[in-house]
Parts: sequence; C-alpha cells; structure tokens
Amino acid sequence: MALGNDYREQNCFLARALEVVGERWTLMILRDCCYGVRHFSDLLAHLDISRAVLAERLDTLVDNGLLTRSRTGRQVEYQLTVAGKALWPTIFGLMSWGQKYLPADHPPRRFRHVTCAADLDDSGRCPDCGRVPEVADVETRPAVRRRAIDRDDPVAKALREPHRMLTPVP
Amino acid sequence: MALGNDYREQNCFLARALEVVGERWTLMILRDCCYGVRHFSDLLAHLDISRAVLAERLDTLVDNGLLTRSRTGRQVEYQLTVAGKALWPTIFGLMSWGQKYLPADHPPRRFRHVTCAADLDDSGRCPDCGRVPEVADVETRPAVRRRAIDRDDPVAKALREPHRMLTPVP
DNA sequence: CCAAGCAGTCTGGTCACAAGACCGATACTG
DNA sequence: CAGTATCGGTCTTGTGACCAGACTGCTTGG
Repeated sequence: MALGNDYREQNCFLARALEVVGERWTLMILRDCCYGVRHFSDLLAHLDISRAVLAERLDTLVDNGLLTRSRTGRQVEYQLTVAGKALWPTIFGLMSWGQKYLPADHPPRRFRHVTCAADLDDSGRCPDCGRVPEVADVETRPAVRRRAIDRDDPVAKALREPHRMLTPVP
Repeated sequence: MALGNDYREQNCFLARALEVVGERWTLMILRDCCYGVRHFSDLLAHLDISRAVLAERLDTLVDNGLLTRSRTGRQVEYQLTVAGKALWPTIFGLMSWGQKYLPADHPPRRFRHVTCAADLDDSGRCPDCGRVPEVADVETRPAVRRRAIDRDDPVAKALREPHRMLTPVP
C-alpha cells in the first residue's frame, strides 16, 4: 500500500494484510484467479484495469507469495498459491456482505459446495456439512435473472455457465 | 473508490463492497470502531491518518449506512450500525489471514468469545459453541509478548488491557 | 466575554492511477 | 528465413488522491 505511510502500526495484522491486498484492484484480481483466470490479457479484458497497474499488482502478489508466475509457450500463467487460496473466504465474505447491506440493481451470482450440492451461506459455510469449503470445492453459477447489459470478454462469457472454481477459464 | 473507473462491473458484489470499504484506511477505521473508538480525535491519533482523509472516509461510511454520527456535548460520536458490525467477521478474517501467511515481527492480538471463554479460530468461529459470535460478544487482549516499541495514544494505551469489543475506548 | 478543545476545511506538494502508445520476446506463416 | 501476430509488459502524460500542517468555526467552561 505504498502511499507514503504504509500502515506502519501497532500490533495489527490487519495493517500487514492490507499492505498486500488492500490496494485498488488487488482483491478483484484475486477473485478472478479464484474463478480460474490465469492470463494477463484475460484479466486485462475482464477488469478494465490499466496495463501498468495490472502488471504492478501481479508483481506484488507474486512477490508476497499469493500467486506463482510460470511461462507456458507464449503465455504466462498466474496461479494461486496456498496463501492466495486462503483468501477466498474473505473475498466471499465481502461479496455476501455487499449483497446483504448495499443497494444494487443486479441479482447475485451463486456459489455452491459441489460435494454437498448446497449453496453457501453468508459466512461461506456449507449448510449441509457445516464446514467452510476450499475454493476448489466450490462451483459458481450465474445469477438467476441475467442482467440486461452484460460484459462481453471471454471470461464473462465463460462464467455464464456453471463453473468449478480454480479450473481454467476461459 | 472514486478513482475514475469505480469498479463498474459485471454482476459482482465484491466490486460494490469495495466501492464502500475498499479505499485506503476505511477498514482500519472500521476495525477501530469495532474496538469501541468513537471520536474523530482518537481515530486521528491512533491511525496516523490525515485529517482531511479521515473526515472524508467518515462521511462516506455515514452516507453508506455503516456508521451513525451524533453529537454529545462538544464531541461527535461515531457508532457502528448493523451493517457496520456485520463487517467484523471479514475484518477478523483478513487479520488472521495476515497472521498466518505474512511474515511479521510482532505477536498477534488475541480475540475470545466471552460467553464461552474460548479463543476464536482462523475463520472467526468459536471452537466451543461452533458459531461466529457477534462483535459485541468478543473480547480482545493484547499480544502475549509486548512489542518493544509501542504506540502511545489513548486508544493504544486502553488496548493494553483486555477489552470488550464495542465498549467505549478510551 | 475569553480561552480551550474538538471537528473539521484549506493549501501546496507528492504520489498513484487511467489511457493509450510503444517495445521485446515468442511463436506461427509463407 | 523474413514478415507478422500475439502476448506481456514498459513509458509517458494528464488527472485525481493523499499527506502534512496551518487555519476556521462551533461548543462549552470559567
């Protein structure tokens, strides 16, 4: 969060965490990685972020051990590490908080524990087995009523069908 | 998050949530409110934030229904609404994520469910009753080993003793 | 009335971000 | 092999956010 004062602070790990994931776009990037997005160009198209900022964010995520970077042919692949995957409950928590307490004009995307086939509750827990499932065991489905105006990048298109988290998209 | 593009996006409540709480300092302010901090000057001293930014953040938090503002005598009091309190699990989640996955040089502050007298686990759940307690039912205690250099504002001093969340501090 | 404390607002300089041009490395194509 | 497309960046320029600190205006106590 390198903006002058970087939350240097009293015994607080919230400040530490925000130095890594508190910058603009970072959580959105991680959300997409949870969906299974792995390529620079896909993130670019899906997020409407500037190239420079995306490159910088990916750098700090790799540096801090939330993503790995690897070359496969002409593409570069970004993948979540264990630390990165561990942020999923937080991301999900923010999402369902927003859905519950903020006015919005679009219906919510749904998330389901695949092994129990039950939709997650507000805190990301599966009502059937009572546990908070790993990202890998979650499937996401588009909202029930589709929004009128929809994005048109490859990632958005792929996510119009049910999709297992972390599996490659598009 | 009013920086040009404000995450205007496909069916995603994460973007919506980040527009409200994704800006620099916002989550730190809410954390302090969870601790029970209620006055402008206390936040100012505890966070080392600029006055202008603090005023702006408090404005948007009040506007979005996370805090209420009221005058009591010469002071102004900020208090968490239901929506604001509902963010506690997310804040706690980020904190324990940071504690688990980020290197740091200081020991963690502890949080305990008062009715069960048990320390919360990573996901903010009480291992005894198995539920995620409300903020109001949580007590925070300073880290076991005190850090060498410590802050010296009223809030920091108050939090050197065990403290029930949401009860006034300092 | 005066002084003090609190909660802001104002100002000037610095830094981050947006948008888009440009660059280099790696394939594919003829 | 040269030419070209694609991908993943870097560079540049303008705009807006943030920081530090001075200043203001309201409320209360003496």
